[in-house]
Amino acid sequence: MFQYQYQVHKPITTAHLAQTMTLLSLSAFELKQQIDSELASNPALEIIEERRCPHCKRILPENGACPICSRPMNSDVDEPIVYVSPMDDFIPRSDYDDSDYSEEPFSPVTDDLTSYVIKQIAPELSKDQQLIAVHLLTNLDDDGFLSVNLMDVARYFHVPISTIEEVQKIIQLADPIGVGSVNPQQALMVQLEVLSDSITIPEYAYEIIKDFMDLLSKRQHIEIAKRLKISVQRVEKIVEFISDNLNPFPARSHWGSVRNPSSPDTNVYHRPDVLISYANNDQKSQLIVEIVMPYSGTLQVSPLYKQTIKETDAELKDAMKGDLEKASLFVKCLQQRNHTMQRLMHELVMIQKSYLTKGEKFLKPITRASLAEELEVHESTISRAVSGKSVQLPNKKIVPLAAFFDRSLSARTILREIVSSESKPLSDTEIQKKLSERGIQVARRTVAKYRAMEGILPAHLRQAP
DNA sequence: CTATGGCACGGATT
DNA sequence: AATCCGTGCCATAG
Repeated sequence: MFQYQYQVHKPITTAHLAQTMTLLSLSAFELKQQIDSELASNPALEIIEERRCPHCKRILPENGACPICSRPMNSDVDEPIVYVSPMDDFIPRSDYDDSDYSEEPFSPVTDDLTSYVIKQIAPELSKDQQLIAVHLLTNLDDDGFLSVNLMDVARYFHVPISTIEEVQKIIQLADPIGVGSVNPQQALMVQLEVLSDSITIPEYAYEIIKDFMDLLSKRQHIEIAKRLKISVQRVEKIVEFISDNLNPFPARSHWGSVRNPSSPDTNVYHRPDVLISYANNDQKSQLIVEIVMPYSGTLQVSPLYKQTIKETDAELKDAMKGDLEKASLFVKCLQQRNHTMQRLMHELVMIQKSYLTKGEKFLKPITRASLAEELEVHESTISRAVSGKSVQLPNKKIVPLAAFFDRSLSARTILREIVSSESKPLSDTEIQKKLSERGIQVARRTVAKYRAMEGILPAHLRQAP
């Protein structure tokens, strides 16, 4: 049994229910915005700091020891520890957020971008480096690229070019990622490197950008496929990944100007909403599940505010009481949300433990409805809780929470395995048979679909000479 | 005749 | 109510 950090409140009013539902569906970043606006508009709300564990900086329960560092070693390994983890260094996943630039995508980059970047990187630069950084950043063009030659800058400052490149490297890693590159190709490569820390990069993606940038920009996918000796579909898939996740013009919104600017990049998960890891980094240990909260400390109704109400005139009292009610409701709803998230993740981790520890092959195909029944909540509750959130797995991959409900991932993984291990090209029907031997029964037609999803060519085009 | 891809239907999800 | 995914049926390529 895991401890609840808060007392659980059953929803009593429709307002309570509605707000809980809304909060439940928010990602950590959206939740931060919501909390910020509540805090700003309601004086009865406040955040109190908590004691932190000296080792892991995690929040400590009242009069308690750190749930992780002082965890008894003999605890039940099957039972994951689920708890809410406040993150005070929370950075929104807005690396590619184009809202700042979308209004005038072709206007010159203002000083805002320059100072925006400098603010981010200044702390990690020496005095000399700061001068160079400012020089570089004031010479950015509309697209966020350097309009000066690195060699010239080096000469100007009387330093080796490697010094300039060092500073450039730091600038490129700032938000928007890739800013300060000399061309789209360099920007893409930087972004790809950064992204490779958090999500899996398709094979050949780097090569395509590095070696075939000219073909890529002309969309000569067939030519790329020929040169790399891989299928066109596979190239298309990689290109899709690139255009979904990378931005060749860091200071602009998207590819060219034709891309739909309102589509949120649902495929990019920079910051997870839930972290799953092994206790003490030991694979034999139990799993730790952290529900990320985008603020430090605990949100509560201000006791001072309560106190003040009693000493206030009758006229103001009503308005203040209203604030108090709203604040109390908000806190309760937030607790409800966290409680639901804890129960959800606890159950989910129990069910999908082998997926987390052994890999994608072991993802069990479960439905949201079955989990809803298990937890005795409405299925729409699960839907809301799952949508738009991402999870960092013990292997450091970041995947959408919806991946836990993917009905075909394990099948596709095994399919990939079958195809790569068998030397003679197997037809879809034969693959179907192999799959059912391994406990996965799907239609022949579906095998074809999975194959396409994985970018695997049809049997007769899969020769290995 | 066999292997695949296209289209559409039905159930699950949002 | 709108959308996505697995399947069945059928046309087409080889």
